[in-house]
Formats: sequence, C-alpha cells, structure tokens
Amino acid sequence: MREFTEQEQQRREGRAAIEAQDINPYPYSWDVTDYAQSVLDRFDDAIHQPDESGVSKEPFTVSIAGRIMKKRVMGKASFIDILDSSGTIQVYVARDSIQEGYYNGVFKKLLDIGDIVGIEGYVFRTKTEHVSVHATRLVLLAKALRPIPIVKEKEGVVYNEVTDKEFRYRQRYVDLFVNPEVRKTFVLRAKLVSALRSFLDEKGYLEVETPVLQPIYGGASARPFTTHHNALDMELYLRIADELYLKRLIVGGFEGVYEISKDFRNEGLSRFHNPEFTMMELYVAYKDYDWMMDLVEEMVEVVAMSLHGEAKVNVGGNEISFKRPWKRIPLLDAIKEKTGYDLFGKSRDELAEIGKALKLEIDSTMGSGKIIDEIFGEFVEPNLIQPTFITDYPVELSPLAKRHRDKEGLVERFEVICNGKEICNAFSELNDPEDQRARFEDQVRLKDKGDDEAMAIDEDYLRALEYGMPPTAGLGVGIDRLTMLMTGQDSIRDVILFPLLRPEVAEGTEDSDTEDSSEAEPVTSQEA
RNA sequence: GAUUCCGUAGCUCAGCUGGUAGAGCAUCUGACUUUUAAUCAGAGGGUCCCAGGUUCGAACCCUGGCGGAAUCACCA
Repeated sequence: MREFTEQEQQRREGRAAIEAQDINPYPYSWDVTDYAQSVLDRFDDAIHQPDESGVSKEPFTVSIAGRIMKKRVMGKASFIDILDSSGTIQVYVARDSIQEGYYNGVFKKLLDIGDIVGIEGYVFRTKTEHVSVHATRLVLLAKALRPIPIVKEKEGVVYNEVTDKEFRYRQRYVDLFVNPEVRKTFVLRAKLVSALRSFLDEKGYLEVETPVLQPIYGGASARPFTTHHNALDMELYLRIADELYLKRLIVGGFEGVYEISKDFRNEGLSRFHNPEFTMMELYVAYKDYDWMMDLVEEMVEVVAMSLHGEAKVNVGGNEISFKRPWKRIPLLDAIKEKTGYDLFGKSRDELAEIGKALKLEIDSTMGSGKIIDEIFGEFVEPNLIQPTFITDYPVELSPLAKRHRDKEGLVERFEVICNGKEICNAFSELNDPEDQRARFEDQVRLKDKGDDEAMAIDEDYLRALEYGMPPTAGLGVGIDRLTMLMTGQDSIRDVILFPLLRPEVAEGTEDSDTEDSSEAEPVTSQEA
C-alpha cells in the first residue's frame, strides 16, 4: 500500500466524516439544467437581479454541476468557483441559504478544492459586479481524494500554472481541468475531424472501415508493429496505411471512399511523430491529381473556416492563409529556385555530386530519388510557410503512384507543404497491374539490400488491380499535423490526448514484491 | 539511437564557492455573511528521481541508471 501524503490523509478523513453523517460521497446522478457559460451569457440585470429585499422580476434559477476550483470562506458565507465543461462560474454559498446544518457540518470543513458538487440556486450579480449563482442547495457528487494543483490568476498573470510536460501528458485528466486551453485544443480537433467528415459526406463519398490487423502491410514506407493471432497462429501487422484496402474498394465499384483512422508505425518519437497517429485517406474514381489539388484547397479552406471563421491561422508568428488558390510548383522547379541546380534528367551520380556540393551527406546506398528528397527536405521544405503544392516526384519514391503523363522518371504526385511541414500527400493512383508488379519488385530488391521500410509484394492487391481499377485520385492527410497547424501547437503531443511515453514506475509499487503483513488487516474507515 | 538541458513540499519555484532545506499558493487551527491570487493570526508537511563513489560532512562534486524536454537521425 502506498503511503498517503498529509493532504491525502486529510481528505480520506474528510470522506469518513461525511459518511459518518450518512452522506454518500459518491451519489448516482444530478439533474443539470445549466452550464457556467450559458448562465453568464443569459444573465440580464434588468429582470434577473434581485432588489434590496431579495426579490427579482424573474428569478433565474439554475441547477449546475462541476468541480470546485477555488474556495474563499468568509465566516458564515463563502464563494467557490465551479468548473464545468463550458467554463467557470462563481457560486455564493451562505450558511442560511442552503440546507440546514450543511454549511458548518459539511461544506466548510469537509468539502475541498477538487471535489465535484451539484448546486441549485438563483443567478445574481454581486457588489463587485460578478455574475454568480446564489446557492440554495449544494450536494457533494464526488469526493476528490487527491489534492489538485491550484492555478490562480490576477490581471492576466497566471500563478502556479501547471507547465510540467511529463505531469501534463501522464495525468492528462488533470491537465484538462487545470489548463482550459488544453480542452479548447481538443474541442478544435474534434471540430476539425467533424468538418472534414461532413465535407466528404456532402461530396457523396462513403466512409468505410478497413482492417487494422493486416497479414501484409503496405501503402507506405515504414516499419510496422507486429502482433500474433493465437487461433490462426499467424503473424499480423498493425496497418501503416489504409491505402491498398481502400483501392480494392474502388475496384469493387465504390466511386469515392474515405477512412479516418489510426495508423501505426514502429519508429522513433519526436515533436512530429507519435507511433500511433490519425490519417484520413480518400480515393475518388475517374479523377487525377490535378482534380485532387482543387479538392484539397477547398477542403482545407472549409476546415479552417469552420474552426476559426476565417481562412487563416497564426502559427509561431507566421500568418498562414488557406485562401485559394495555393501556389503549385513542381518539385524540381522548387529545388532549382532555391539552390540554382536543375536536377531534371540528371543521372544518379550527377545528383550525388550536386548533393555533395550542397554539403549534404550522400552515401552509396542512396538512389537518385532519395538524393532529390534530401535536397528538397534540406533547402526547400523548411522555407515553405504558406500552403504550397509540390508536384511530380521521382518514381522510385512513389511505388503506388502513376507515371507522369509527360515527364519521364516522375510520377503524378503532390504533397502540400505548410509551415515547413508536409500536411498531405496525394497522387494519380497507379492502376496498371503490370507496372504495379514491377514497382513492387523494385521494392523487394530494396528490401533485399537492407531497406527495412520497403514494401512487400501484395499478390492479392495485384489480383484486384488485374480485374481493373478505374483511373483514381488518392489522398492522405495527417490529421494530427493538420490539427497542430490549425491550433498553433508545436508538438504532436499537444494534439494527442494520451501520447506515448515511457512507462512510469507506478506509485506504491516500488516494493510491491516484498511481503506486506499490513494488507491482511481489515481496513475500517467507515466507522468514525 | 546520439548530443545538450532538466528532475527539491500537493502545485510553481529558490537554495551562493559542498556545512544534512526555504518561499508563494495549497493544507491544518482560529476570526470574518458579497469575496475574487479574498484578508488577518498561528501551525504542520520533504526517501532533495534512484544506486554507488569522493569527503569529517553531499540537494550541490564524480560515475552509472531511470524519467522528461529540445536538437539531430528515420519518417507522416
């Protein structure tokens, strides 16, 4: 058994004292009729404010519930701040206004900051002009046995703000109620996903679900997580992308399908990478990547509008505008513009020379596509702040994309770069089964050379393509990154509720293996 | 995986060139029926992340480990 801190012991004693009065510290429900924000919004001095005799034209009675965040006791009356899902409201608790005996018997001594309570009362404005609820009934709904961090604020200055990242990620439940802007971020994230979904639904695309557990992983270059199915005694992989399954559905005759779901990649963690992350993938039949660029512009603008009411956002001092149209520039042109080197038609060795001239580390295992990608990543990508379509990638980097209709060695693919980071990736989908087989075979050669991110041949996918897939445009959007951009967060952990962390040593388990005789004793805290 | 920085009370932090710990808020006791970082008076609370080492003596110096952050590498 973990040793309790002083404050935890005091709270447990408080709980016992409450139970000794036949009060359940964890009752079953509370009838909520109002929320902090709506009360503040709806209060009208003309009709709700009581006069000197305590009578108002139209009493504004409410029933609210939430967590006690502050408690200011002044003898026979107190103010508490109650936090609910909408925000905070002050409650005036006077001894003679609530249940008889409750003020001195329970409220003053036994209710703590952090406890969750239900309050009935009427709304009024205090002498200091603060809209408050004058409690007529106050009920404990859940006792908090741990003290919560107390954050205070005066004149815009926040005191004792909980800033410790580890604390905040490990105990997100606390982070959410002590840092209001954290909740806002996740509300925005939900809005973003819902705006995306309704945008796609309105276009008539079908939301589908495809397997997370896959016998062959594919659709991206990444290392997978591996797991095992006992009954079938088979290795399975957690998907690294939805792509190949969604395109099978296009073969099946759906003309527009999308999926919003988690992908899993077994790679390092960073400000931009969490091993599980959310992707939206969309495939539309009979379209190509030019069409998809138009769609992406429209979609992102709509999303920005639905979150902010305008098509722009401030991130790290940059004002980013999503207003259409966005700049479109071929990858090699963008590189030429920034570095002066024209890479078109250059051989692998010529590219390596240019790479070295640009002071990049080029080794013999890197193919020409990889070198181009390095140059782009180093000299172009970080400088693209406004949303920009970078188009036409080397074929070796894009084994699932269709060859460019005009440009030899390239594919019809684009990425959108914004604030120096990729936010989506799309192409005209490769639907020639024989070219696809050849591309897979190239991947296998890479795998044999030791590239553990190269794709495997997916025979079933090839079989599907052999039945005929219409020309198709495909898109993948990193939802976490898009959320970062739209909410101005600079770490992916701030847009994922429970980011992956190393396991912590659980409280009270440091000596859990040693015998502990005190456990045998029955704990009787009920009687007091 | 590499490098740098960080880890002291429930929270936010201080702790000088090594002399075994302090503040504010929170908590406890008392006062106070319109306060708002409420106020006033008093009190308690710490395996200084862990394990070794150096030293008469370590929160502080050294070594190793654990955890976090940033940067890099890989990627979305």
